[in-house]
Amino acid sequence: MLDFAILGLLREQPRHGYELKRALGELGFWQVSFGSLYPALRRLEKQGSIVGTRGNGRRRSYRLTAEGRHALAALLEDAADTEENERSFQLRLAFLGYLGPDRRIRVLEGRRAALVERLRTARSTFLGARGRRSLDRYRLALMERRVHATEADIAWLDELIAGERSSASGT
Amino acid sequence: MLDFAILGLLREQPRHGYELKRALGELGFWQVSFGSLYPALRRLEKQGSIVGTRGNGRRRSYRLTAEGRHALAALLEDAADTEENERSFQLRLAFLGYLGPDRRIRVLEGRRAALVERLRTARSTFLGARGRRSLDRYRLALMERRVHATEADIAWLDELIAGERSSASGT
DNA sequence: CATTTGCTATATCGAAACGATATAGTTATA
DNA sequence: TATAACTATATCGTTTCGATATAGCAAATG
Repeated sequence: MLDFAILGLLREQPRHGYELKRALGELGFWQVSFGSLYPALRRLEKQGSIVGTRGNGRRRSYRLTAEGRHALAALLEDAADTEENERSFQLRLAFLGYLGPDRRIRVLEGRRAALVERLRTARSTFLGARGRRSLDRYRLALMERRVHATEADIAWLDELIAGERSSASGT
Repeated sequence: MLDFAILGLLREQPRHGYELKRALGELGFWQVSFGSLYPALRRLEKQGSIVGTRGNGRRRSYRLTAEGRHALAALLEDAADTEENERSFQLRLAFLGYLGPDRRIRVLEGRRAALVERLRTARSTFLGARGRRSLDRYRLALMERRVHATEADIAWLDELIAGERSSASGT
């Protein structure tokens, strides 16, 4: 998860820890803590995926190694968790450009299928037997929101998929 | 976080671990793992917030103690993390009925303010200097989605707040 | 000019949470 | 009666979190 994020961000350019934290924050879905980040950087360095070089100042600037590029490619390939987990999917989407055009649609459609399934179960607990009776006002509101948000996400994914198809036929 | 969820769910009725996991999943925003849940139950039991009794079968049914009710009340009071963290807020909302009517609006408005702020920063990175240039297609899509989702959430909160006000004046 | 304040940057600690896996009882199915 | 599927608890190693410490550097304040 975090490893994937770090490798993905370092693919574009070398960065130091603090900068990685900011970049992750700006991508919008994660305020990673230093207690996760710095150990992760050392972990990845020990694995040989990245190397950190200390310039004149205190800052250790990390860059991706050839080995790291391979590790990233491998992570990009298996989309296992992507479908269920919000953060995983968003992260994957942020790096979707690194994946082959053919693979991209599969990722998007896998996610779409997961959302459709979620919508189904959300609707059934929302409308279902226990639903309206056992849920209080606030939980009902939560369920309702969940249904609407999921619908919106599916529509959004449909746009992305359509765009993907048209750009695929365009080339 | 998890402690809060467990105490909140046990306030209604005694449940065993597996059932708690399912209930949390059905609330919709969290598939808690056993590796978190069972240690948490033992933790809370040691604290004296819950007691687990083993019936005839293997199942250990947990119920809230008087001490646990106090602990829950305390957690309900301070809404510290609620504003930033998605999951925290949703959890709090699920248990908002346990809070006094006056407090409820404050929770909702605190969240609303946090979302407005998020919207502001999201828009600025989205439209801003680096924005359209440095972001690729997929990251732009993510940002755009983020903006829309946040707007929808604010509108949703406004409804909740309005409902809260009218029910407050109603009584 | 000295000092204080705030931001950048790395690091570490203990606790919490995760994901995977093991085990075994219970119920349904063939 | 075997076996498959589900219920239920437990634990292990790893990852992540939140808090806190430390210190360099820049700007501002007096």
